Amino acid sequence: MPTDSSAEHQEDGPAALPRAFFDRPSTEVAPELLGRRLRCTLPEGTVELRLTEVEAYQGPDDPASHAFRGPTARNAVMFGPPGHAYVYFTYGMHFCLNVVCGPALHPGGVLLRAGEVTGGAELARARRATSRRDHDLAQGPARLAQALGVDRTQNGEDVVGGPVFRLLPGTPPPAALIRSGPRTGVSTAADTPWRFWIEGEASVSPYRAHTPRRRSLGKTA
DNA sequence: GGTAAGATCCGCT
DNA sequence: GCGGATCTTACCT
Repeated sequence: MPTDSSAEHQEDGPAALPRAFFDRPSTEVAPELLGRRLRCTLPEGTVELRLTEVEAYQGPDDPASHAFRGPTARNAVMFGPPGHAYVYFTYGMHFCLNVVCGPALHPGGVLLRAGEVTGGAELARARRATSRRDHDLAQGPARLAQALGVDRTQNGEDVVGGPVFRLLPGTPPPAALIRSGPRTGVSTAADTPWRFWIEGEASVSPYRAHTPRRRSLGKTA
């Protein structure tokens, strides 16, 4: 759950991004998150990564956004204050991590799709036992969440500078290296170029167009 | 109360 | 490159 205002002023560790950074439309925030570093501290240890790929979801105007149909128990965090984590469970086995953006009346979020692990690699490798190479550790939204150790428990946590997360300014990449294109795995509004990534980064996930899943024939035969 | 689809990943061919 | 795994959510009757 969101921490109270006493956490606004963090004395320990490097300075976090200002909260106002997230109080803007997700389409503006998303490309500016590239190159920033996200630190996640849990009882097992700390993992830090540099964001290389993100996607914007624009609240009520965006059919692909979980906020499109209004508030529900699942997406309630998206309608709360910006700068908090929206974690959802999908495909029966994966968690994905978003940062809530946008003015309260226009909720949105940025899905953190991929990153380069820059700290706590040992712990990240232990959590991601199936990774064969280090650039696989957080290559894809569910892998990123797994490398950080994120699950439903972190839903609603402060990402700006709470006890678990801290989003550090880092070093943004040159504008010439920032690319945008269609979002991955999204069935609606696939024509809007709201996926952003850093060109040439090994940790950027390969683009996959949305493929509708057929129901298993074995179960009904 | 039932069902269809999903902001995915992994292993096998 | 393709299909299976696995379960939650939201919409429909």
